[in-house]
Amino acid sequence: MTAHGVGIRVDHTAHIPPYEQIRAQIAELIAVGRLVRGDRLPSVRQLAADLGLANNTVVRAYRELESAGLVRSRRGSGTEVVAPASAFDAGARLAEQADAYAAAVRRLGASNEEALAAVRHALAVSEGG
Amino acid sequence: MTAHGVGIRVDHTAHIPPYEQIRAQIAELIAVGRLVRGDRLPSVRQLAADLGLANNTVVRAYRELESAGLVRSRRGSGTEVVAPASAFDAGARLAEQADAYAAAVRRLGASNEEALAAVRHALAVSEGG
Amino acid sequence: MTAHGVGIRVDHTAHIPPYEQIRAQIAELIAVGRLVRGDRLPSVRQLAADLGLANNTVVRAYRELESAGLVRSRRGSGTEVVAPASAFDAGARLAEQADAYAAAVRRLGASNEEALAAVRHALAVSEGG
Amino acid sequence: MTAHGVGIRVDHTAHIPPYEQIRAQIAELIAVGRLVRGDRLPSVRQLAADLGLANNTVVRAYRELESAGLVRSRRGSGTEVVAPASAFDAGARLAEQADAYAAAVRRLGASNEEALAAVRHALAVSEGG
DNA sequence: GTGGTCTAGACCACG
DNA sequence: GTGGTCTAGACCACA
Repeated sequence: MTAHGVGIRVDHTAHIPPYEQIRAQIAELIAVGRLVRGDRLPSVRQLAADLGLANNTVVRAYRELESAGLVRSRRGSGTEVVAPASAFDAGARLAEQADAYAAAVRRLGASNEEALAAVRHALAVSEGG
Repeated sequence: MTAHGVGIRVDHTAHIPPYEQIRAQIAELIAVGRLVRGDRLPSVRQLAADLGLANNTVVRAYRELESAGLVRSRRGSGTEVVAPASAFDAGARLAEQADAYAAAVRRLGASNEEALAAVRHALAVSEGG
Repeated sequence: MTAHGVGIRVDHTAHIPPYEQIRAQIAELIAVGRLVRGDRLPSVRQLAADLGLANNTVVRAYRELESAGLVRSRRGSGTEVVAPASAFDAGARLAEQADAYAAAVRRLGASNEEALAAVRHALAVSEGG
Repeated sequence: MTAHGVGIRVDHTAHIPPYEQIRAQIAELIAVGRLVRGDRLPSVRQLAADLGLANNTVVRAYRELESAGLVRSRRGSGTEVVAPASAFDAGARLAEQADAYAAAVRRLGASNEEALAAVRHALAVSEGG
């Protein structure tokens, strides 16, 4: 499997730089096991073209993934995943997201019931996506 | 009530610019009703000092809030909230957060049950905070 | 005659500081002869109250008029006009305004005919004011 | 056509802040159709250097034009006009200037005849410029 | 004391 | 090269 087609997106309205959005999404794909050791990432040019970005932007994302030890770029053969998914704890990552949501709930002053209802609804909707 | 002490924070590791973090947090405090019409924001210099930022950074955050019609700054007499909390739809904001959480759940490949359990736990923990 | 009631205004949306707006308007009233040698300006407190400004703002306007030799403040007796209208050349001031208008016409790319028609209309309308 | 060389000026004696002078002049150039959709503004650094200002001052002018929907800035590729001239009503703008002139005429106590003669003269002189 | 603007220069993200 | 943000400190206008 390659990362091509796994749905990497960049949001130009966010204040987070595109290179970082790419990096984080690929890191997560690896964390979750959707990209495993040996999988090849899309080529820099390919991904840049798909996202409407300059090559350098993708190059930088890949470079940071490499220096984090998640992927390895070899000349002539592209970039491939070297870290096992087990390097991450998916449960911990889910807990992280849940914590962020709980914090938002508190800021907004919503009750636990409202918070859970909102999640149930969002999950139901996202099921189709 | 004044905004002094309501706990505005800036995260220097985030890729979001400080002025935008400040703007968003104050907007949310107003949205949620923790800051209401007539409340005064901390002075530019005060907040800048508290957050370890240059005055200009806070000035910019306040300016953007002003051009969004949320606050009003007057020379010599500070900056105060002019928008009622009702200018916002708290339900919509909660739904937004829930959607973001659901999206993360999907990326992480967790089940709905796991997702809800994680939220219940996070809410329980955050109750004390 | 006093300046009280001659219609001094400040525009808070303009980028020109209030003290300067006041100074310019009084200078013009003198230039045109609507305020003549011996006339008293409204008191600082009076004018400040009328305009919704701090006393200091009016004080500054008067100070600048004084250092321009147009008025004189004496303790106990307020501020009065000392310059004769003849210190100014009303014709030159009209020409200045006309030049400014002509420049705007050029910037806007309007024809001389359009420009004159617009002035005729504006003059007709202002006749009633 | 580019804005380079269209003659943006800042008047340091005016009480209007430079960023606002720049903003207003560019807005007017667009309004009048001298800058049209797709035209590129001079680069921030170029214009700042031409005008003897700090980069930030120009950045702010451009930012305000962008949030008004008149131009669009993109990292790496400059700032370009996105609003059509038709977004403005040139007639209204001429009328505005004429009104300002008429107001000055009234303040100066000049007659309509004098006022029109002054405009005719100013227009004749400005014809060459 | 308050907010507003500007400078000079730094570093970052992007093409 | 482009624009975007921040700093540190200055001066101004205003209450």
